[in-house]
Amino acid sequence: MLFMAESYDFASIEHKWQSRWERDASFRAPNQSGKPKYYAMEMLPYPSGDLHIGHAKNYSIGDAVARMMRMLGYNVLHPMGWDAFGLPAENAAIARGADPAAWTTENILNMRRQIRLMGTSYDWSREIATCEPEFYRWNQWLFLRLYERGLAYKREAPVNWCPQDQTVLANEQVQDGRCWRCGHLVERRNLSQWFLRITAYADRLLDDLDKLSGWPDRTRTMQRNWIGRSEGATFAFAVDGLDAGIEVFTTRLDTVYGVTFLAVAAEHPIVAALESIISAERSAQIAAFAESLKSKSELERTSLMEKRGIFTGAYAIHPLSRERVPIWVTSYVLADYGTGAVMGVPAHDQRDFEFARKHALPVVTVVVPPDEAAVVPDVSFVEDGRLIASDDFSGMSSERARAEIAGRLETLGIGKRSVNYKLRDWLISRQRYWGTPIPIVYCPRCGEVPVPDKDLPVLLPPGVRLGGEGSPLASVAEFVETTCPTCGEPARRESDTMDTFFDTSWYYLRYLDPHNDQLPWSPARAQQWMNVDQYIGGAEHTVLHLLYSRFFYKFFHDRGWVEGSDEPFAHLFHQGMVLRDGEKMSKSRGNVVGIDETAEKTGVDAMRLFLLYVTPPEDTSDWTDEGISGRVRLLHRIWRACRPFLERAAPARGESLRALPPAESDDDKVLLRAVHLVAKSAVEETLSRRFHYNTTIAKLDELVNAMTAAAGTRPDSPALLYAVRTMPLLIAPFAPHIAEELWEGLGNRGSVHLESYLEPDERALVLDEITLVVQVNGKVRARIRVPASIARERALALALEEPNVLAHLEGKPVRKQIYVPGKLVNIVA
RNA sequence: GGGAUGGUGGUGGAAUAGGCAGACACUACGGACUUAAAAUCCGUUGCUCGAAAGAGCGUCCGGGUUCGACUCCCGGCCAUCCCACCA
Repeated sequence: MLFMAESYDFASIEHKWQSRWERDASFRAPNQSGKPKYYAMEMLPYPSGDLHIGHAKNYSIGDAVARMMRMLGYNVLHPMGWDAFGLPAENAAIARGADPAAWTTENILNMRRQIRLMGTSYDWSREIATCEPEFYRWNQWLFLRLYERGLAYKREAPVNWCPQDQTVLANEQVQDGRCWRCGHLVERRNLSQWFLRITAYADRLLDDLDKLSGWPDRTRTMQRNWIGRSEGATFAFAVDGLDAGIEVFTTRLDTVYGVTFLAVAAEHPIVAALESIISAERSAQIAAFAESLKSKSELERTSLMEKRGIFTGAYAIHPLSRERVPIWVTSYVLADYGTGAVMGVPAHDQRDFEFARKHALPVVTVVVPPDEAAVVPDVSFVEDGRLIASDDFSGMSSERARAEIAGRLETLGIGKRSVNYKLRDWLISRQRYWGTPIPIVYCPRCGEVPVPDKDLPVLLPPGVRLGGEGSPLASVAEFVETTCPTCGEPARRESDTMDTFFDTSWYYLRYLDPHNDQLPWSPARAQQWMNVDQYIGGAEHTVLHLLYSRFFYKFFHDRGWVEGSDEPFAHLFHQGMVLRDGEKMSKSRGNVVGIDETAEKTGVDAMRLFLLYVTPPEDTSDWTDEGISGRVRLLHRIWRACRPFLERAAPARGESLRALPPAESDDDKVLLRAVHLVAKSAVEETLSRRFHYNTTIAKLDELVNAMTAAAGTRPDSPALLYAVRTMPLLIAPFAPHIAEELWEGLGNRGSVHLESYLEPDERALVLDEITLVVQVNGKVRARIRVPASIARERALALALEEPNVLAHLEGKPVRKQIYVPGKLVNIVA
């Protein structure tokens, strides 16, 4: 070594450049620019207290993409904000007797500090927090626009109720029958609640998934399944002795002659209607049965419980065969899917089969396999086949029979083809305080009255007592007691607040125009910046945020507030989780990796490199102390490989830093090629949107290995100095602080992040000489060094001179010769 | 029950229009430097045989296609995730 290299002091370097970027507002995205736009966004965090390493991974990927695209010549919009309303703030406030707003503000301050500590290139001038009136007034404004179009409505319905959190939940927020926040078993309750009519967009949300070629397939499949479109028919059975019918929905109309009972949900209206024709004793039994179901949680009632049921004593008339079939009240039919009643066909539906077995109901086979194979006992035959015992439909295929029978029912006027969705309307009412007040007033005279735009925002009152029964706002007289906007008489405000997923269904538009006090965003800004070119976040939001956002965006598009595509996120990327030594991080385990301690111990450049390097970004990463120390080592090696040479490497006045020097030796060629292999990989991984920077950083390791070797043997080689000069450009997107320090050390003024990336140069990448693999019968027997331009005949001739090749040919005649240019020769004997 | 994804050394991973399996890193071991340690630098590291040259085996298992298969096809096993009486 020529002289002692000063050691790489990451702490002061990182601090220095973070201050510089902040002072210069280096990453502000101008609305006016001659460059093409690129909107890169990571999912905004909930301000829970501390940034965790999962956030860090998300932002490391997003920041690498944003910095790469900036260096590739785009005007990059890269914003950050806070998903600041929600239950944890309220629960924390209850636990400490504090104010949710204060708790949230404190957390935002801390997490903003930590995000800045990561050195991410956000445009902080566009920062938003959803709990601020400047933001949530537009939630209310958008709610009113939805309301005007009949897309927001209130109705009484069976809903998911979490007894722990004392609030209702959307379908999407119930996981395995439990509350997604607290894990408590969810109950069913009949309550009057606000819904958004997302089902009006079900077909478009489904069909347009095909347009989203930039989304992962699994995400699209999950949304497809969640929307759950199924095509079939709805038709009615008459009730014997009563002037009423029971409608059923089925996708298997071909099995209709196999109906041996009707199964209805306990909440079905017909249950009450039947009281007039059945005995009081039975009515009481049915009521008791229904009551026993009501007290069960959804989970107990469905997955965990066997199929229970009770015979009503009443019969229905089969609309085609005219046979009488018993009507049963059951536990396994869902009240809010289809019609709340199903035709029981035990021979061809496994659930009906189990129920029929238990209650000794007949099983009538009407569809048989086409190959006449024996029907397996104890299992229903659920495939399509050929119909038997089905009047004049006998002999038809299932597919044809479905069409023919639907036609018959339509002719008879007792049924029609229909479509059902698993997707339900989105329940947005929350009986909690820390959210956007729903801007509705109830007037005794005028009824439900929307708050006029000029009265927005409806402010959340401060100092509300939390933790009692019912909705906290309901007990705040100054809030609830108001006057009717229409008639001026005393009236009551709605005391429910909105699901926070309302906020995040459109927040990406607010970044475009964060200070607009006339509109949530101006259409001109939307036209300029939308769509989001690259969205990066966790996969857990697939059927929540990502579905709701699509719904909102289609609504905005229909209203003409956004133009072009009616999908908000053109490309979506899900990063994988981060574990610690193979386990989930948690406070109780005491294995949480903190951002502050990591910044102090290893520096954030090392952390970023580690998170990008340890696995492909979509995979689960495992944080280990050994792993991170490997990346610390890399940064030290880069420092030592560059620092002593910076002065000599600095380009002379008027000389281009990027000019490729001539290679004086094979070692030089290796070095120049190593530089451009990094550049090539970085560019390709970015533009292909694979973001497998783990392979890019592996090539960086190789480059540094080559530089270290060269520094020992040829410290004055132009190739080495070129590698030193270009190093800051290469690493800028991945280790932005050390990149700036080296860039400055080369005598450059201005930020390396505003430079263009090193363009991969074919002249450096191309090889003069290659290693050709020689196989005999598909097995490698020799390797020969040959000119890259070698002709086929010459390559084959050289291969046949190799002693080991000749040995394995054993003098046998050559039957075939394969030549793959640049790769291999295979001699088949 | 339905759907999706995946299975490569001691470990994370690399390799895709079918063409050198194991890049790069971690761990481990050995060497140099040091009074010593740390750090650093150099080397070895899929398994078996061999002093070496080299040989055999090897990408979950069993078949198939091919001059050639981690990669494509058929059958099976295992793992993870999501959804789930959705009629």
